[in-house]
Order: sequence, then structure tokens, then C-alpha cells
Amino acid sequence: MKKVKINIKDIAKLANVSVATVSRVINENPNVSEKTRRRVLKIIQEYDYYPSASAQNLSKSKTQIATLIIPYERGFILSDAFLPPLIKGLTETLDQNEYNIMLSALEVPYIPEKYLSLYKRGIVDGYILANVKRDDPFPEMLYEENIPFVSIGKISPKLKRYPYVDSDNIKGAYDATLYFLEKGHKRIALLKGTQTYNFIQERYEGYVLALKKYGIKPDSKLIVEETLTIDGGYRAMKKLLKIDNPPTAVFSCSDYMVIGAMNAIIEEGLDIPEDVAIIGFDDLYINARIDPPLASVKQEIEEIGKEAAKLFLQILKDPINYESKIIPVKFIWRKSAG
Amino acid sequence: MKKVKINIKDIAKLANVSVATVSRVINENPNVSEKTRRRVLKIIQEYDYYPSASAQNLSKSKTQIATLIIPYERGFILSDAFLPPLIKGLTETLDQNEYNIMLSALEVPYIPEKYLSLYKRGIVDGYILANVKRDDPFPEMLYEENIPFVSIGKISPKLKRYPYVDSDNIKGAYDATLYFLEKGHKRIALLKGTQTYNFIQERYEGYVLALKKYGIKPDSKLIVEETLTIDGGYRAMKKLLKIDNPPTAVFSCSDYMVIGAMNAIIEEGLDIPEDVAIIGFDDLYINARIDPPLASVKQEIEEIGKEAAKLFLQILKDPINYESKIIPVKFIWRKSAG
DNA sequence: CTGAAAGCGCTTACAG
DNA sequence: CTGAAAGCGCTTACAG
Repeated sequence: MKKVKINIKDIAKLANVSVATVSRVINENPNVSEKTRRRVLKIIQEYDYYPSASAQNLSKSKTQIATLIIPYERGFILSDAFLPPLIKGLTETLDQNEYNIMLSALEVPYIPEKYLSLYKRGIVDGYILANVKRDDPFPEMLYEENIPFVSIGKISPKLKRYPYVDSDNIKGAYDATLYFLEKGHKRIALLKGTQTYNFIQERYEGYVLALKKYGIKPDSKLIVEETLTIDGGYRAMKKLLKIDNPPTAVFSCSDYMVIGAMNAIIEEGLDIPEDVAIIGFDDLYINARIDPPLASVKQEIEEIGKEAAKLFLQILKDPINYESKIIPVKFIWRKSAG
Repeated sequence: MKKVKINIKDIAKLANVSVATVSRVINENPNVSEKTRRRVLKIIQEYDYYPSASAQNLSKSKTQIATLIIPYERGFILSDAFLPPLIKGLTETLDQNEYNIMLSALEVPYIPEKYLSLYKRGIVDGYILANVKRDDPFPEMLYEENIPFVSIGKISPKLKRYPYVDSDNIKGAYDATLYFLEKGHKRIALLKGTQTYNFIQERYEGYVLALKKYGIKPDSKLIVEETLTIDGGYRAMKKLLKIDNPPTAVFSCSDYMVIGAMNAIIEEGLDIPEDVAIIGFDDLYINARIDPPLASVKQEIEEIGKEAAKLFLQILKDPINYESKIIPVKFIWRKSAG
């Protein structure tokens, strides 16, 4: 039942042209007469011919494949607000440009050489980095070797210039904190992640910036570092509730931490937002449906995926003249914010 | 700064052997003297040589790439309990076997031909299907054309025999329902998805099976179909609370539906689990941390990913003698179950 | 607008 | 154990 695989030579013979002409038709080269083009196209359809990607890759020395690098970090959850829309944005845009995307999900710490070989062996044309930490050595290696990559989220401050797409983390944290300040809160805590993701640093900066605007000096007792998980949030909040003069408002770098923090708050018999108001970051599906509904800063992850894909395609063509992008975020008020 | 790309011919020359020998070394062909092997390997290392995947693919006519097909269905959320562990399981196992995985996330309804071409063009060696509905025509096309694929979750009942890895959905639903029955509940509702995923059908069967064991005939008023989302669960539960003699227990095909259902229950001034007990399916991260904590049936998604990857590698070698797998699930008691 | 031919970088019978 | 050579299926200057 298996049809013998037909190749460009067969098509050429059937259409009474040379393989060069068939190749031109396939590649939409304009130097083919309309008549010939039609004839060849007809034969191609009739025989259900698909050009071999391997052969094309070998000739063109590119593969039309990007690879998505997602380091798995213990104590970090790839939320449903992140991975699915990211994948959607990336694949949609790449697909429109006949690019495919490969998946490399690795547990930290990973061996960068292994992932470098994807490029060196000519399996992929370049990398899209997601969820990479500041101290991850991989981007620097790519940078050094002039290998095409785009980062989703800013990364190593050591790199002078590299293509990235990121949320406006500073603004998001700033807005959330400012909201509390305008409501009259003086003791505003920050739930920071222990991890060295750049977005943590930026959200911290946004928080500090807002405080500064109101002439408040950041109080180190109000800034707690914990893992970016539900449990981390729980532990952090427990600590905060034990200090003298505990916070009346909490801004968290992650919604998962907020969920843990909520439990800690309720456990102490306090009310949200009356005793402690709280705002998170990410906007999980469930945020609107928890009791109380959770305020958050929403990232446009799907758009980030799209922009990252565009940027990737761009740097393949021109590795010098590109522009990195910052995508706006949006503060979503809900009851937990008070 | 860019080193000229070195190829097998260069290595052969440098090592004073033929390209055939270098190729044998690369492919770990035993017919090479230890001495020669060492010499060649040394040169390879020294010059940081990587064989071209495209050239290898062309010669071997395979690509060492599988593609993961994830149809995006409106009204269905790819939860953080599903996609990340699935990807982890798949990539880990494939990686160990020097296989890579490509990503095709498409919005339903999609054009199957487009994804078929990934195989026909020789971009991938086969497909791993996730989240595919019963009436999706794609698997049948693969089946007809003898294209290698493995399905995560059972699919079309039209296919007589095909490789799949699935959770024991029937048992999971059965256990959850049985738990309620043993607690003395008589009016047990089922929150079904409207979508035609096979797992919905199976969870329904497990539910019915348990009822039957207790001599209870399924009451159609207690079985509500809605989208597998938070909102769907909310609407379904609202309906259930309006009927005469409303349920005292609810088993839901999805945890997201449970979250919506909880809101509906609380809105009516009822208590969980005192007035209405509830059990879901999937076990989201947040389940343990919601108030009340949510009982659920937990799937071993990472293991499913691993088994699917193994099965895929297996059918590539032998498309006839393989065994599909059913992975056990686990009922997780928490307060919401009563 | 079209074709003959070299080239992309491997693998793999075949012969020794 | 090793090598010469054909073959995998394309693309792309080059010549006309």
C-alpha cells in the first residue's frame, strides 16, 4: 500500500523539465514562465510530492527550526498563565513564516554544551530562551559564538546588547505598589523570589521606586526572599506576620506566592484585604475565582511570544539592526487589593 | 572570528583515514580498530567537529525528531498540572535516546494536511498526539498512511488498534464516586465536559459503574455538561443547585470546573463539604491550598510523558509489536470530599 | 526562461 | 579493519 517516495527528479521527468526548474517552482523563484510553473505545480499536486526537508537543509544550510529552551528550576512553577500562551504566540508567528519550533526543557543545572550542539550540528538555526536566570552561562556562550538567539525576559547584565522581549516589570511593580501607597498604606511588604531571575530584580526596583516617590525608605524587614512557590509564599508571609509592626499591604512577585501568603494570613485569623491587602503578579486563571478575588499584574505572554518569534526571524536576517521590546503590563484590580 | 566549518572530509584527512572510517567512528560502528578510533576521536574533539544533522538525515532518511501535537481547544485550559510535566517526561526520555521533540500547537479546528506535511517533507519521524478529541480526523489519517504516532490519551473509537498511553480514567472516576457512596451519599452529581475528549466518556463510565455497584441508576438531572473551565463549572453547579432534590456530592471531570462550582456553592450560602461535597480530577498545584482544600484524582502526567516517549521509540523500530499503557491514577483525599 | 553539472556532508554496500 | 565510490535529494551559480 506504501507509495514509493517520489523525488524532484521524478517530477522533472514527468513535467518534461529539468530539476532546476522544478526547484525554482518549489522555491517560488520568479524566473519561470507561468506556463511551465503551472505544469510543474500540477504534477506536484497530482503525485502528492513534498520536497525533502533534509535535502533542502543540506543545500541551504539552514533548517527552518528554532529551539525553545526552558530550564526547569526547582521551586519554580511554570504556570498555566505562562507556558500555554507563550507556546501559542511563538508557534503561531513562526508557523506563518514556515518556521518550526523545537523544545528543550532541561533541569537546572544543565550542561550548556549539550544544547549548543543543537546548533553546531545544524539541527536548529538558533535559540529562543525562556525562563533563564541571570547567572545562566548559556546566553553568554551563544553571544560569544555569534549564534542567533532571542531571550524571553532580560538576562545576564554582563551582555551589553542582545535581543530580548520582556514585560515591563518595573512599571508593573511600581503600579501595584503605588496603588497601596495611594490607599494610604505605609507598611508595604515585598515577597521576593530567592531565584536570580532578572524579573525579580526589576519588580523589586519598581517597588522601591514607588516607595521613594512617597518618601518611604525600603525597610529590609518588609522584604522577604523565598522560593517562587505556594509554600514559599506561605513561609514568607508567616515571617512577615511575626515582626513588630507587620505590613498592612503585600506586593508579591508571583501569584503562587500570594496563594501561600493568603493561607498564612487566614491562618493567623486576619482578613484580606481589611487587615492585609495583597497584590500578585502573573494573573493565573483562578485569580478571579478565589475568595477573595486576587488582584494581580497581568503580563501579555502571548504577545511576548509573538514578538519574540518576530525578533528571532529578524535577527536571522540582520543580526545587527534589531530592536528589543518591552511589552506593557496591566494592573488588574480585585478585592484582595483593598 | 568565525571558524570555518569543518566537515567529515577534513577530519578524515587530518586523521589519515577515509571518510568511511570517520563515519564509522561517529556512528559507533564496532568495525574500527581501537587505535584508529582513538585517533579519529581525538581529532574530532580537537577541532570541535560536529557531524551535520542534515547530511545524516538525508543519508539515513530519518531525522531523530518527533513532533508533539497539541490542539488548542477553546473552553479548555492546558493546566499547569498537565503541560509542564508532560513536556518534562517526554523530553527527558527522548533526550536520553538522542531524539528531539518539535512543537505543533494548533487551534481547533486545524488543517490536518498542514501537520501531515511535517512527516511527508521528512521534517519529523512521527507524531505524539496530546489532547486530541475523539472526532479529530488527524489520527485516522496517520493510521491510514502508516505514519508512526503515539497518542497521549485514547482517541477515536474507530481505530482498532493504535499505540497510546492513558490514565486509568475509569478507575479514577470510579474511586471518587465510590468514596461518596461509602460516605452514604445517594444524590451524586457529575460535572461533565461538553467536549468530546475520550477521557470525559471514561470518567462518565467510571461514575456510572460505581453507582451501579450500589444499585443506583444514573439520574440524567444530576449529570451536567459544560465547558471544562472555571466558568463552565460555575454554570453547571448553578443548574444543579436549582433542581428539586439537589445533589449532596459532586464529582467533576476537571479541577477547573470544581473551582467554578465552589464559587456557585458558596454563592448560594451552602457549605463545602457539609452541604455539598466535591471531588475533582487533575490535582492542580493550588488544590491543597484552597479553602477548603480540594480533593482530586491525580494523574501521573510526567510518567505518561515518559511512557509515551518510550512507546514512540518502540513503534519506530517495530510498528506491530507494541503495547499501549494505562497508568494508574490516585485519589487524593482532602477536606472538600467530606 | 531553462538546463547541465557541481556541490551540500553525510552513509553504506562492496571489495579487499 | 579499511577505503573508493555511489547515492541520499535538493540548490545554485553558470552558460545559453
